[in-house]
Amino acid sequence: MGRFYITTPIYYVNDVPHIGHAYTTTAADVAARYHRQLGDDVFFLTGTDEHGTKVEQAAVARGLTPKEHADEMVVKFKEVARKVGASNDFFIRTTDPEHEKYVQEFVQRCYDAGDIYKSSYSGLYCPACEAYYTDENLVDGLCPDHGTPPVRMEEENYFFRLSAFQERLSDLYRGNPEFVRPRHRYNEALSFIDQGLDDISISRATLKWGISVPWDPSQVIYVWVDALINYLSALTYAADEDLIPRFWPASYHLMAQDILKFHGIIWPALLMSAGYELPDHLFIHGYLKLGGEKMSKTRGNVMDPFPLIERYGADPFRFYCLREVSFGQDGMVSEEGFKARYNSELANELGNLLSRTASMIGKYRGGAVPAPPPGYADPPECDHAHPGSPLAVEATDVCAAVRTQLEEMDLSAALETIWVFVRRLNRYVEERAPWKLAKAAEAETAAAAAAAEFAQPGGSAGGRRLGESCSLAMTARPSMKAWSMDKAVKAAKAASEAAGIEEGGSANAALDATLWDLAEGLRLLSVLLYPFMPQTSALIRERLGLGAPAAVDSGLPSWDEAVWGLMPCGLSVGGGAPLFPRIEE
RNA sequence: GGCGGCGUAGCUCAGUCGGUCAGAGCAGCGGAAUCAUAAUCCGCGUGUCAGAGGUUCGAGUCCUCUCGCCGCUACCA
Repeated sequence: MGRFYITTPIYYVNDVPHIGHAYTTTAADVAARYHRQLGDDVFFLTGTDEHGTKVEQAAVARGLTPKEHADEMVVKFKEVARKVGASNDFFIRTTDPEHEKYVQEFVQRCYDAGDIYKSSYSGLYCPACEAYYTDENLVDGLCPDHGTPPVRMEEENYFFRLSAFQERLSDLYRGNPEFVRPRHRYNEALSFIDQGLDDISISRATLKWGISVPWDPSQVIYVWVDALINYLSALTYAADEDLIPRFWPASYHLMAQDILKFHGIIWPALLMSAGYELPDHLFIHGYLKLGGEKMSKTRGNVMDPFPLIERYGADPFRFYCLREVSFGQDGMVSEEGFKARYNSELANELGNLLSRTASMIGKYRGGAVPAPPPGYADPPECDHAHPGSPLAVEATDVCAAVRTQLEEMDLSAALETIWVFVRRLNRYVEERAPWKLAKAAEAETAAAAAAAEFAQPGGSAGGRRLGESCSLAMTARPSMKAWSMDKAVKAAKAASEAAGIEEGGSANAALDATLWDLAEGLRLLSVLLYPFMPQTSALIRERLGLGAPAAVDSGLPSWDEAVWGLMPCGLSVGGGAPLFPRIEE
């Protein structure tokens, strides 16, 4: 059993949540759910960053205290997590007293290690950026980002000796090419390190809204240092026990590119200074760009994800974000794109696959998953041709590929692999044409009945095969019963031929096998799809008779079930509302 | 300015070690089928793989340069 600790950044409460927050949280959730399926010990953390000048100002502007402001904003961010269906184990707020206490301890350790010193700094400061600028950086004397005049500031600050970690950071990167992924982000961070690192200011004297420096209460710890430490502090009070020994170091810190430097350089250095192990990986995902719309000029090309989630549910939203853009790269999203994918892939391909399968099992087999012929359901032993189901080898490959891709955090690639299988199943329906098999099976049963009636009037048909009925028919003497048997047999032969049943094969067996294949394919999809669309996974399983939707989180399908051949027969497959009703507009 | 990325079919994009790599999906057109949410399946692409040079028996795939976007970073005259 492995251990898996994944984090999102803590989101800054100076502004309302947007699609980017939802995206990061969703991606982290997929990884967390996958690892729970593996049976790993999982901890998934998200939360909010609530200190700093901007929050203070936003609060003042609204006539509230910073804490009152934060308390209100936090509700919205918690709502994002809830709406996208995040299964986070804890939600940290940097205003939690436990966090504040832990940050002070942490910073004290760095101070004791001699990595923090006091120095004065003078320069032009942009309050909006919370950053100093040199004259050259200013555009016409104004802040390049905000266009506002900077103010001359001089203050005594505490500095973190980042420069002292240059060598060790460089070694860290060169020794772990996978430390930051994808690779181009790794290159970015490394080249930044190689350019030389300056010490950084980690406190402010002018700011009041923050955690005070333990040995100097006149100063407050600068927002990013406070924020980064959340990944550790949360573990100390999220549960009754101290979870640090159990979950640290983090497996993945997930984030967008804007905060790479904080996580890729400052954070490892802080950890080194305080004597902690470093996280295994940082994963930098891309930006979701809203645009490409020609029609929404008036609305400013803004796509608000929340109405979409309200209307269609969390799963389609999760699916869309991770399917549409290659994970780790920027991509364009739009409401049009959402609807297009929803209709073609969720409604038409996946939803309809379930509908048609359930319907056919209902019509042809009374709603019970039929038993495949003996040996048919066996998982393939190796790459050789499998004597049983024609889908077995392919399905096995799909499971293996999805596993590898999820392991690598290639979330969009995993979805692509899954979708190849969804399409395969629809093609399979066409190839086998169960409706033809059903006709042949019916005729076969009738022929068997007629043969039985001929051989033993009043007796039972007893599952006689068409071949047996045929030979009986040929040796029969002309009689009324023989004539009717002959007719039934001829009809059965014709139907079998139309359905592509080979000589001597049984239409009933072929139909059973095909319907079982489809049920099994869907069962497998419920396992593979679970991390991405947990609700959908549960609904599919419910329709297949495998479990109730109430068990969506407690009864998650284990990855052990990602093996071909486990679909039990006899389960009752019900009708039901479409999984994804088409969006008609 | 330096470093990095991107530029492939109308649209969104895959293309791992240079040799069926010129692809997928969507949209469009034609056909088949009828189990299904009129869903599905099959067939149909003359794309200078941004441009120019080079290496090679052979290059979207490597090298150089140019153009256009983007990211990171730095900042002379």
